[in-house]
Amino acid sequence: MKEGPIIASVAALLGDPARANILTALMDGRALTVSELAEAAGVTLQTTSGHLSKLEAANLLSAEKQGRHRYYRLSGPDVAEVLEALMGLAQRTGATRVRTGPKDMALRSARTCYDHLAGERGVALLRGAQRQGLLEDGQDLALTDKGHAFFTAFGIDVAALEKGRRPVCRACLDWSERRNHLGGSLGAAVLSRMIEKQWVRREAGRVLTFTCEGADGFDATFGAEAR
Amino acid sequence: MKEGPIIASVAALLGDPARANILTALMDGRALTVSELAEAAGVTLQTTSGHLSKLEAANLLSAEKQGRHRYYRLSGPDVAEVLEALMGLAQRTGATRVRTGPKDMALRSARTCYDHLAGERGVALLRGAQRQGLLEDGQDLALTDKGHAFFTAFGIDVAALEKGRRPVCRACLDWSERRNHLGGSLGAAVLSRMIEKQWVRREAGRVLTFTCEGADGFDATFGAEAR
DNA sequence: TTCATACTTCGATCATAGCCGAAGCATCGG
DNA sequence: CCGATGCTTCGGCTATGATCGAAGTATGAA
Repeated sequence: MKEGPIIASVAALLGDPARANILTALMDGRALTVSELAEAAGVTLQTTSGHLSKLEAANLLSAEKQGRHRYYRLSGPDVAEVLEALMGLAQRTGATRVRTGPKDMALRSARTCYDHLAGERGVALLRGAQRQGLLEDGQDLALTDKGHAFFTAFGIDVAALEKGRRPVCRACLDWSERRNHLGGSLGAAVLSRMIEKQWVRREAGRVLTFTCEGADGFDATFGAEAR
Repeated sequence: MKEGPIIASVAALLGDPARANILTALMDGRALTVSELAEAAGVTLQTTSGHLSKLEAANLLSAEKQGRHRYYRLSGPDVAEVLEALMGLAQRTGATRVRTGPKDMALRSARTCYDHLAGERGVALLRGAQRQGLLEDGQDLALTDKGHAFFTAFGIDVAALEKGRRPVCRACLDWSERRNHLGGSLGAAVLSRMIEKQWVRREAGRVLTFTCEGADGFDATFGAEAR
């Protein structure tokens, strides 16, 4: 960020992939914690903290402390509008994602998002479940009777989940795929069941790797898609 | 530009000072040559050429060849709109210019803009002249009777300038100061007279350095401002 | 108090890309 | 044909800043 017209410094802030992820994650106006944003950005907590400081210093974000959490939100609707405008321009000009970081590739395939499955596998899971009529998405995502039976058979105590305060099904926007994946207590339960079944194991960071049997089982259960 | 949401790559393009200068220079919709844009951006021709290639590849600019010139223009009004939106946001959030490149410092102080004086000195020249009633700016910038006499006394054949096709006075937006400086044939004449008087000499590139006497003479003639 | 969580700061590493000098094309004028 | 002008390409230098590990600070819970 050297000398230049006033737009350069702002645009440079939006131009970093990690920061862009942070900002798009906040576009709905909600406030998120640093950890959540780190998750969304795909970088560590320290890095995220640094980015957030810059964005706050530039008045693009405003922060609010609550207990030991720090909530960040967009500093105003105009920020979201500019992001929208940029998205439109990017679309029209055919901007495409370029190059992939070495570490990101594993992350894109499968990773944890809080406590549930995200990445290509996460998106496939939700799509498969919807295609099989296990979930229906009206206003919110909801479990069908068929789905109730299905996940119970999968080894999940669905009835217990439904008693909890946490929503059972949540559609969660996947930052690498830009499509929804399955969150909520059901999403969390599915992931821990998959780990129990040794379909998948946690690696360093948030990376998840599927075993051979796991990949087969996953495809058989949630439908391998021809794509 | 690694992996990331689509806005990141576009924003990164806008985030470089040189490119931002190029884009803002094109915001009025006109088409400019590579050399003119290099001037506006404050970097060399080669560097500009590289930037323009990137901007064209990203479909933000479109190029047109005409003889040995290459004219670049914004690829559409939506680009200008996004730039406008960014300017608005930058304004609201109080973006301020940060840090200065090593070479840019000399450029900011005084440099040539085509054939006239630009940078801090250029802006000071125009302001001084206006304050002393040498120029008046209605619709266009115009020389007053007092100014006519003044610049003639300064050693410029003002009458000859007025016969030429080129406008005598032109307000030219200074990219580093973002205020107007004096262009036109009068601006060119003032600079060459100042070189004749050995107030200033050309360095490599577009840098101009004032001699000690030159700086004193300049301040005495056009008014050292307390700032 | 002690431990755990949430976050920040520091320090070092490393890749990116902006920049320029030099040399190479292309076009125009003579 | 030559030289001049406008622009592009190449290669190397350098600075910036994104990133992460490790250590430090706040807050809450036990």
